[in-house]
Amino acid sequence: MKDRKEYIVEKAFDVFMNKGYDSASITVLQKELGMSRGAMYRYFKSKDELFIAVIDKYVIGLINRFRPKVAEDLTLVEMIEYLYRYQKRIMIALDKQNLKIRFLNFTALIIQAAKHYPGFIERMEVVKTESLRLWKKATLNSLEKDEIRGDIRVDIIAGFFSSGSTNPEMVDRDHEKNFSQRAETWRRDMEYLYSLIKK
Amino acid sequence: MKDRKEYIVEKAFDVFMNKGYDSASITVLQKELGMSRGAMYRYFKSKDELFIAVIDKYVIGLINRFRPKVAEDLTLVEMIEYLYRYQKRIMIALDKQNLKIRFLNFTALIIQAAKHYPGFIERMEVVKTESLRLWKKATLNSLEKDEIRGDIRVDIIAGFFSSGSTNPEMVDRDHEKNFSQRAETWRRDMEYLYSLIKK
DNA sequence: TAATATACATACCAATTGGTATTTAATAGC
DNA sequence: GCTATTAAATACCAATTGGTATGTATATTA
Repeated sequence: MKDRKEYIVEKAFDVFMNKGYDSASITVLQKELGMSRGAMYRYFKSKDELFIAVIDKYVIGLINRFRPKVAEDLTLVEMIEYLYRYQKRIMIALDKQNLKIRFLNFTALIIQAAKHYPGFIERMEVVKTESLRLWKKATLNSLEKDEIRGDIRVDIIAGFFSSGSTNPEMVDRDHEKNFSQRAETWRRDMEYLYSLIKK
Repeated sequence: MKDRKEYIVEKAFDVFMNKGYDSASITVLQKELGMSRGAMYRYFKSKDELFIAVIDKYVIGLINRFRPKVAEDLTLVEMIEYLYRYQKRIMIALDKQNLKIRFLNFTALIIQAAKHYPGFIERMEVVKTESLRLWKKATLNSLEKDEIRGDIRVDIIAGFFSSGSTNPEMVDRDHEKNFSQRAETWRRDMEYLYSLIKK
């Protein structure tokens, strides 16, 4: 029962991802999952219920892992390293699952979630606010430890760091590259940004 | 004839924007535009043809205005000012039209365009590459004029500037603010980024 | 005024949508 | 083996989809 449900969610994610919510009709899902309409409806009593399960596992689950809970006392350098390790781990996992997530599709998924997942937007706002807060805290920590210049404008800098990890690329020119390489680029950019404000 | 067509495109943009491509069915469009099915099909022979007209005017049109054609010799400061003025003008226009574009919806529109507008993605890639190229050129120009530090890593810096103007915010927490205020924030951020690499 | 072209409205179409009720197959407990 | 329960497949449903064919006013022209 549980395995079967897992299997459906896993496969459905692929379909929702590649075709989008609307094009992933029950019939399409049915064919793609290699099972009957009736079988699917045994485990999920509506399309939205399945979709929400997918979002829970692959979007909220993924995003939550980008949001470290115990990072209050990190400096910027530590924060970058910390998030890099998180990203890397997740992305390697995604590459292994061969999910071939393209950012555009992932963004599309989020937009559909905003529509079909009650309270999703609010949840994302929380994530974003929290991300910004953590970066702000890290900047202040670095400031306190005298690692960065004293004339830094904390809000703007924290915004740069935060948006680097929460905003998707509208058009993804690197979809050939595997996912885990993105983490490297992200770290390189963030470390460079840091070097600009370093003392 | 031309006016009527303009009217349809204008109104349809609103509907596509607020409801998304799929939810904006012919029936919905019909009601929202206050005209009959037959009338609409007189001017556009398919839903996609109408949608493409909308994208042409409001997405490609808008994006193209963000892409100055004769900006080869600008320095970073000039480039920021140049793009700021462009953005500002467009956004004031949008505010006047009361289009209330939220970035999430706009991104959704772009994703649908990727699906229903043949060659759209390629077009966006060109825009993005061109944007990056221009920022790179501007960085080099500033470097040549000895306005910024010599140890700058041009690619990364140009990437920062470019992504600031081409990437949308996934979740828009400022949808209360009117659109034209965004331009101010953008300029403030870009100018600050510049100040970090200034000599 | 009669004929013709344009602008719009209505009625309809097959195909597909998400969802349900019913039937059939497989598995368990006794 | 018999029965009960679960799993899965099938047949069907009303509603909606994009699209078309036909009808009907309103101008425009001869």
